[in-house]
Amino acid sequence: MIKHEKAIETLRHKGHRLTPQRLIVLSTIASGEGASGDGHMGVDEVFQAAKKAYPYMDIATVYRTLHLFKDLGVVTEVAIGDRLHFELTDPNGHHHHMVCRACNGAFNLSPHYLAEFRDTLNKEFGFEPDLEHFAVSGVCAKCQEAKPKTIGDRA
Amino acid sequence: MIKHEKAIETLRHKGHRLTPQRLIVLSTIASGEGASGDGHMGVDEVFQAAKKAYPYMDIATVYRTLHLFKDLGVVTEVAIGDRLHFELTDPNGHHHHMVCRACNGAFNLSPHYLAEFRDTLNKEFGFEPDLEHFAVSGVCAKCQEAKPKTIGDRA
DNA sequence: TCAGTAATCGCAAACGATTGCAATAACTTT
DNA sequence: AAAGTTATTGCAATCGTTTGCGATTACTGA
Repeated sequence: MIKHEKAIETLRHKGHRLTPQRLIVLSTIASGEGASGDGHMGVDEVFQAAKKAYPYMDIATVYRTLHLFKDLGVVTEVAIGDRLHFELTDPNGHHHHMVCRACNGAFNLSPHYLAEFRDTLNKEFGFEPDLEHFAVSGVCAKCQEAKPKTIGDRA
Repeated sequence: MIKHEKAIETLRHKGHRLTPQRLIVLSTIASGEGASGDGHMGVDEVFQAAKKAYPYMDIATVYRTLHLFKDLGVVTEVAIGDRLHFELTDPNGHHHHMVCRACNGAFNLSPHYLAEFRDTLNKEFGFEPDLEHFAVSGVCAKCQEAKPKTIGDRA
């Protein structure tokens, strides 16, 4: 239960308090793969799981904790559809996501695919894009096969 | 007031009804530059302006109308920060947006800057990204000058 | 070890956005 | 022109998320 030493140390080092709620949210995210099996969990998934460990857990606390973890870089926020999901920040470096709007699957995308795009915006416009936690919506290969011609599902 | 013939024709052609509420929202978006002066308006801006023309206007109707227009391609949705904004779809072809998170300014971005990215995702992963209405957050050139070293504003 | 302090919590209210539903009104058909 | 049909509206309830606030509790320093 008391793992994630690094995350905990980060908390203390920045002057944040170590509360049971925070530890529970942390270990929930760390252990849970979520319904999607993609390593990220929806907020309500985190909430329900955390409430089992600590019945007084409040949804507002979950949100506040997740945002704190996100600001500390412990956790990464991914927008799946219009819902927020969270996963432990990848220690092997950031990755981005391709999110399929048909199956809601999330696929990792190496940062190098975006490096060129960032450079272009920088050079052409002097614009520095936020691409740390980039997620692009679309349709994955499998779902394109599944219904090759059916375009009109969002009519 | 009865302009935007094309949009109106699109509505009728697809079997949607021509209601005063829809006409008002349409002409509000068309005429209004919004507080930002960037050609796009926040939902509440649209609502407030429309309510002046038609006091019974309901916020739910505004949302439904905007979504309808969006699906019809009449209007383009842009996420400014975490709020939805809308603008008349650019007749000269789609463009994307760079949104500055410091000044909330929106800058147009030609689609060709994304063409390569789309091709890459297609070829490497078979992933077809939704890039029709792409908006990337970041910091514009002007705001980078304004505070060159002050990184720690999101601590 | 215990009191002082300030961060954090739980609760409830509020936010922007969406949805269910009965009443209304735009269109069709005659 | 009048009646029928059905999309659309206004309202209210609801959703996911955020925020204000008084009560609690983790930490500090004695």
